[in-house]
Amino acid sequence: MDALTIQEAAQTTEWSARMLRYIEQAGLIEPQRSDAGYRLYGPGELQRLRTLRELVAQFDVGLGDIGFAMRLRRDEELAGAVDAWLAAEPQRPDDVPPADWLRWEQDKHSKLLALARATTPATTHA
Amino acid sequence: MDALTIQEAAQTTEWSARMLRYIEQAGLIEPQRSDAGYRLYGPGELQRLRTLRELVAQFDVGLGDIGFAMRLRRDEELAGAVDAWLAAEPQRPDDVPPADWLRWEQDKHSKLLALARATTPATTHA
DNA sequence: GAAACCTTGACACGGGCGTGGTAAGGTCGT
DNA sequence: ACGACCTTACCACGCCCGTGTCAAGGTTTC
Repeated sequence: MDALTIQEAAQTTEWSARMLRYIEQAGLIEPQRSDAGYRLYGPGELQRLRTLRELVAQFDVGLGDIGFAMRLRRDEELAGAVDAWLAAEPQRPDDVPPADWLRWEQDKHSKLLALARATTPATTHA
Repeated sequence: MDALTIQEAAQTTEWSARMLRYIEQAGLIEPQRSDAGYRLYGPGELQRLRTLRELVAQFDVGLGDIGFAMRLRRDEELAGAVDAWLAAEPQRPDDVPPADWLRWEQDKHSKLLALARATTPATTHA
């Protein structure tokens, strides 16, 4: 059985044990618990932790941001509201026939979808 | 010409002038400027400001969160990365054949898309 | 040209984030 | 049964967020 305790997990993921607890509290990664309540990090969690590290470092985003993204993906109502707001008027408010941004938005989404479908390298684009 | 100065805009949107500047600084709403550099809020901005207020209040999100969402929609690389991370293992890491979450993800996205398409109600909802 | 408004820049403050540390108390291994 | 590890809870610290306020200086308006 390959489940590491918090300290071991900390070492192999480059996070501190403290941070691991914090990350859990932020709802980002919640490891299973042993009967006695010990956190048990499986290979999946470990990988995710490493990826998270990179994600956060590379794009300079906060854990809170990731948490928000998670919330966005869970709460569709929120996602819809935010999306609608963002889609509203990126440039000129008055010179965009209020029927166009919808198309534009869908466009965005399909792009994202395409990206997700090809979850391969991502990148290639900047 | 229906462009309000910051103070007027503040009154009709229920934000303080201070906040209007802050919101601009956060990149959320950047009004045009007069020759002398005065901020000029058009009807579009005003509406957006009101909507923003509701959005923030109703869902209890921070301006920073909205900013992040904006960033997500602009930076596809980031969006892809975050999305991939989030899609990874919401429940069990080990009992999900690493080919399923992709379908699940697309599902999520299409739902979102549908929601966006029907961008009707927006406000008044909860 | 004075009053009323605008601009940027700064100080301030309570609260949250990202961290570390430490204390009080269980659990595990030998 | 002792040490090494775990758990939660709390204090602390520096920094950013959301806000207000004030200062110093331009604009607009009358």
